[in-house]
Amino acid sequence: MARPATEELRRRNRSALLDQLHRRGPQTRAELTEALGLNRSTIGALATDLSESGHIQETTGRSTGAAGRPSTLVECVPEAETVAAVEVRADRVRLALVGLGGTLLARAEVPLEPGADGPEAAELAARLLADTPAAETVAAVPGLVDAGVVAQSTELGWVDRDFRTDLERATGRSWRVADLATAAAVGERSRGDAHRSPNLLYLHGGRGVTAGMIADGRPRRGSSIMLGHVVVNPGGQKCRCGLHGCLEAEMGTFEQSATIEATTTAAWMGDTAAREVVHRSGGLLGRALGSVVTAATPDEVLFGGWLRELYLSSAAAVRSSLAEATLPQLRARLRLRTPALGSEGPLIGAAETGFEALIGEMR
Amino acid sequence: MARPATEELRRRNRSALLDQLHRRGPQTRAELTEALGLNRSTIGALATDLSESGHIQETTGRSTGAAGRPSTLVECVPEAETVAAVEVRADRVRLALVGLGGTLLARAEVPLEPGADGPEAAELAARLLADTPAAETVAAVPGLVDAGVVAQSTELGWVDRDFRTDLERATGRSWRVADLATAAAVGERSRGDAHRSPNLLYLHGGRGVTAGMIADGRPRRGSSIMLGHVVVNPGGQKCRCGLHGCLEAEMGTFEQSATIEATTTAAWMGDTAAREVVHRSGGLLGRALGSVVTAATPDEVLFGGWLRELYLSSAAAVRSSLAEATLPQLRARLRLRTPALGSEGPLIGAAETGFEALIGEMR
DNA sequence: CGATGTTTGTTGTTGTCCGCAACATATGAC
DNA sequence: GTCATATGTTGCGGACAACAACAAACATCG
Repeated sequence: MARPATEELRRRNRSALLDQLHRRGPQTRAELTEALGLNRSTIGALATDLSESGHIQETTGRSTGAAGRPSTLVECVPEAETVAAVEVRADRVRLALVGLGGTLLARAEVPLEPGADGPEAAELAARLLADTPAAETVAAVPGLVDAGVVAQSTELGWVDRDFRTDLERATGRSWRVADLATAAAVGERSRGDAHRSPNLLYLHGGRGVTAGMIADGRPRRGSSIMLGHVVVNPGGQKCRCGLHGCLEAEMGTFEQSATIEATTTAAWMGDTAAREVVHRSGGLLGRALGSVVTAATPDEVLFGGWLRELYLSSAAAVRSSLAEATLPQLRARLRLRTPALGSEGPLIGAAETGFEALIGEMR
Repeated sequence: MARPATEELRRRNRSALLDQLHRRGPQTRAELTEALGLNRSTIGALATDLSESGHIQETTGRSTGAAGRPSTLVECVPEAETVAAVEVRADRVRLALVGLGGTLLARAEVPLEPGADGPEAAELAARLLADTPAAETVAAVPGLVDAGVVAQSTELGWVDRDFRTDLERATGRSWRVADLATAAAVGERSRGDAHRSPNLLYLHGGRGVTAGMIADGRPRRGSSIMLGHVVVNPGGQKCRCGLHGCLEAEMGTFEQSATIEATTTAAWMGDTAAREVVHRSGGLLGRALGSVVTAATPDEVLFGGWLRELYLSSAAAVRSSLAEATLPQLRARLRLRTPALGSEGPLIGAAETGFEALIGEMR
């Protein structure tokens, strides 16, 4: 340890203060004192530090109506630190530039031609990024991601693609690569309404079906859950992944329907065939989910992407087939819901992942 | 924070030092200085502290053959802190008293009558514990455990049993209740030869089949994996849990065979019927494992309990059915092995869980 | 066998940090 | 306008880890 350990302590506290502000939003010094368990004077010193470094801004004297001297309000300066999040999907690449405190500073989107490979996608990301001054850059990719390598992505058709290297070559800067579903789970937990669940499973329906898990309050690093390739019908339909009876293969009829919305809408309107397709797909989803719930024991399951539409149209089928595949004790505490952030979840979560690293590196 | 933060720092370092010694065994002061990244003088001060409190012992002057003054060897004093680990199984209750550094100080075992309930098992644990001076007491129970409550245990036949309360009533002291398979995973990682796997899945075959997971280097708190109740054959055999086609139900023929050893031995000897049973069971196990591997993405899988025998007799069947149920990218990095600690894993791991808490509380 | 070099433990000093208490400041209540 | 209350500010003290200088213990070499 090159630095004296006592300075390390200061850095930790400074980072904890910034983290608190970033995650919980503007707070008074009194609230910060309570939250961090430090002394008033210590909070004061830390605030002075962060104010001088431009990370926070203090607005004095907002009267609350209670007795006593009003406490100073402290808030993040969004521009002080920014993270660029990039979402790579089958048909588009999106970018969000997010400032400290979670403020959205800019967005951009370009179409991606189907079947694009890693370098092509990275090139688009580089174009979107241009010269935005982001301290961290994070990419969210649907599929099995491990240490920057996209081991398998049904949606993008990539196998063992070292996408981090592609990005770093295209942009000349350092990247983090996260699984889209895990990123979305992080987003829902940090900026959505899933604060309370320490064990959160986010299901993502895109061109493939994946899932991301937050276990014991922290995202599973390394790799995501290939929900689409859970075998729901041993010896069934041959899947493009090579296995037989995968969820994706068995749901094929649903996925191939003109559009998901059209099918679910038709089902709502009473179209018997559509209703049948939706019901069957919901049942298959429930079965696959059953295996994952048994293995990962979440408290809460969010249906993202087009799984949201499917779930809303076939909740009963999902629940009943889930009931046939998981123990009642596991189901008892399970909440099935739809995400609060909609299609913004992955970008928001990816940015949050960047901020976590950024603030963590300060200490 | 009642304590001054600077004393907190000292406590952290003291705890880190003790943790290092507990986990890595006796080390010289020079090695500790390197490992903890602190100054020689700081290590000296910490060692003095811990020596005076009786936690460590220093043996001076062991010559290593290298130049320079030989470094003082530091080692834990086993009796300084002890943890009692209790393993509750269908037919017995076992206890191990483990000292700091992992030294086994005492063992005991009593038979448990089949069908015993929580209070009865707790009473036996209390008798075994007697007046052993353990700072922490941890129970390992096969099944789905959450916050001291055994939500479901096929082996013990318990459902939503508040076993922690049973134990605390019987012994008048505080208990931790861990899932047996998770405890075993912890044991294999800390005292076995699975140091390198940050994502470890331990499969336990007892009267039921469960699994425990270490994800990103830390045990999944809360609950374990009910591997025996993964549905491997939708609409198949009715299981005692109420579901249909669970692994346990489908493997029934194997489990009910006079003894597992007899069947696997017969299979080795060439008994065609036995070979058939073993092969089929291995295939079912592989299929269930496939779902869990997809959802939990381990690097390493250990076959514990009688699954060890099954795996050793049917590795090909397990691997081939696993290959039909998981993506090649997931299988590529997967190592299938048998545990190094044998049937001691759960007790050792439970004790280790206690020590983790004990050392963690010091800071 | 003694001189030298090397590694490690020990001791006194220094810089930093946090908590505490006293004081200053800003508000509401009467 | 005065008092009570809550909060920011300042100076002081206690604690800690790093640092440097010194002492101790060993190997090597002539």
